[in-house]
Amino acid sequence: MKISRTFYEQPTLAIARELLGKYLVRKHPDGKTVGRIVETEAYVGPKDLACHASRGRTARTEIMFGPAGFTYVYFIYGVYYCLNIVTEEVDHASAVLIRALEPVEGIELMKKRRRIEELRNLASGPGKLCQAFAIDKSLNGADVCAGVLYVEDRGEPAPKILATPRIGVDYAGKWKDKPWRFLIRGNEYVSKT
DNA sequence: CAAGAGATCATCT
DNA sequence: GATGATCTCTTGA
Repeated sequence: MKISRTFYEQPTLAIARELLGKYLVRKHPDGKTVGRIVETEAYVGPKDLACHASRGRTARTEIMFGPAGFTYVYFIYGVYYCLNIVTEEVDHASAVLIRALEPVEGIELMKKRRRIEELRNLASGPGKLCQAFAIDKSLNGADVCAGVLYVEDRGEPAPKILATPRIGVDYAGKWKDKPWRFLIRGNEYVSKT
């Protein structure tokens, strides 16, 4: 069943953990794609220097200051998109970055979009999964409780979780070492180990 | 297999 | 004018 807004209003760290083992669903004219979420990162509020919202309320970060359950999609390095889901109450400006998926449905479509065959390389990273799921800026600010992109709970038991520091945030001072990256232990579709 | 560089642009200073 | 919540390709052992 589709996850509702109240789920996204919980504390960000809890959501980042609980999203593991859930399923990201993307409906598109070319077909449906589904991936099991195997890796996430938490960006916790305006004080977290790794969080884009820590540099204040701007046109780009505005969406994070709004209500939970909406997407924050941004363009990075002039090449890739990254998908986040906004969490917690208005003005707390937090989000969970979806970092890796295990391909489940629409695998041929993902291969075509990624121009690659290897399953392990289809969605094992934030930029890769956006390419495989055709996620770009047109989906920024979309409602994940009512739309073409949402998360499904298929009733699987909570997986074993491994927590590590976040990736690519060396600039974040004392915040860079927080163990706020979560992965399913032993899963082969995560971005790194 | 590991390390390094380049891609390429929206966003903020 | 600098830089980034990344990825792929090339080089060399």
